Amino acid sequence: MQTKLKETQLSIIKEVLRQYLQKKKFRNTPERYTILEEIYAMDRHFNVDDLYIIMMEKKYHVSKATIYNTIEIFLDAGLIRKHQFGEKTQITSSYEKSYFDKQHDHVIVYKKGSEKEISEIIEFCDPRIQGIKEAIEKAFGLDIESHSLYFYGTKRDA
Amino acid sequence: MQTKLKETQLSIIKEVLRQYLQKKKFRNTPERYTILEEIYAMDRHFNVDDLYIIMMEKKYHVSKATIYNTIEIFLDAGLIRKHQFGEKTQITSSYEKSYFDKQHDHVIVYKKGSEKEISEIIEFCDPRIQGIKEAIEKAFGLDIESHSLYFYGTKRDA
DNA sequence: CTACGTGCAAAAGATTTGCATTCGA
DNA sequence: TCGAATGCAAATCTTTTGCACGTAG
Repeated sequence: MQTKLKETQLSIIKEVLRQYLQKKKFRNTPERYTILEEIYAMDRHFNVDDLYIIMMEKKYHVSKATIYNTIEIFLDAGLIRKHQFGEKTQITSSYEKSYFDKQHDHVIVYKKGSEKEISEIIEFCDPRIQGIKEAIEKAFGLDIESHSLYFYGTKRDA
Repeated sequence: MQTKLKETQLSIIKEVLRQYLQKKKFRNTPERYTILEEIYAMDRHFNVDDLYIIMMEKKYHVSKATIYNTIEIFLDAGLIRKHQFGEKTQITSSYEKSYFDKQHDHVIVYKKGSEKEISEIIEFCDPRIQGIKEAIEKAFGLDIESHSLYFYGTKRDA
C-alpha cells in the first residue's frame, strides 16, 4: 500500500503541474513530467547533478539545461524547495520535493574535527518561527512570503 | 569623535587579528591588515569583487586569490560573517564585519513585481531564536554553534 | 504551422589551484 | 635562511546562454 500511496501522490502532483502549466500557458512537455516523477521518487535532498546522473542511468535523455530550466518552473509552482546547505563550503544548490511536506527547517550537523564535512541533516519544525515572522511583518510593514532557518552544529559528546 | 571611535575600534580589531595569527602561527602580512581595515571602513555587506574593486581604486595591490584566502581566515577568526542572500538568484557570497555587532538576522525585501531584485536588506534580532536553538540542542543532543535565519518578502501596500 | 522547449556546446561568473617569486620570522 | 603567502593565470565547477532542431498546441 506504500506503493499505492506513492501512485496516488504521483498522480496528484502531476495534476498540480498540469494545472500550473496550463495557467502559465507553458507547454506540457514529457521532460517536465519525467523529471517531476524522478524527483518525487527520491527520498532525499538532491542537486542538479544528482538528478542528471539518475536520469542518465535510467536512459532518459534530458540535458542539464532542461533540468535547470525545469527546476525553475517547479520552484515557482511550489513543487520543490531550494536550499544552500553548508554555509562553510558548497556552492551547489540543493533541492527537495515539497508538495506533501509541511514547511520545516534544517540543522546541518558537521563531523567533529573537520568543520567542512556534513555528517547529517536534521529536519525540524518549531512553531515559534511563526511568531517571529508575524512580529517582523508588523514591525516593518512587510509581507513575508517565506523563510529559511539553518542551525549549524556538531553532535554533543556522550 | 566618530573618527576617534573608529580609530579605537580599528586598533582593537587589529589586535584581535594579531592575536589570532599568533595563536595559529600564521604570518603577519601587511595584506591581511590592509584588507581588514578596508572591511571595517565599509558600512555595508560586501562581496569579494566589491572588496577587490575598492582595493584597486585605492591602489593597494592585492590579488583576488589573496582576498579569498584572507576572508577564510577572517571567518575563522570571527571577524566577519558570511551570507548567501537572495535565495532565488545569486551565487555570490556576501560578507559583513561582525566583531562589534551583535548577532542579527536579515529580511530580504524584494521589489514588488520582479521576484528577483532585492530592494532592501533589513537587520533584526529576535530573542525567540535562542529558545529555538536551545530546544534543538536538547532534542537532538547537539551543540549548535551558529545559525542563519532569513525572511523573504515584499513591502506591504500602504 | 509557429513559437516554445530541448539538446548541445560554448560562455559566463565565482572560487580554487599551481607555480614562481617575495618576504616575514 | 626557508617555508608560508602572495600574485598571476589557468583550471574547475556550477549555472546560463545561443542557436539549430524538434514538437506541442
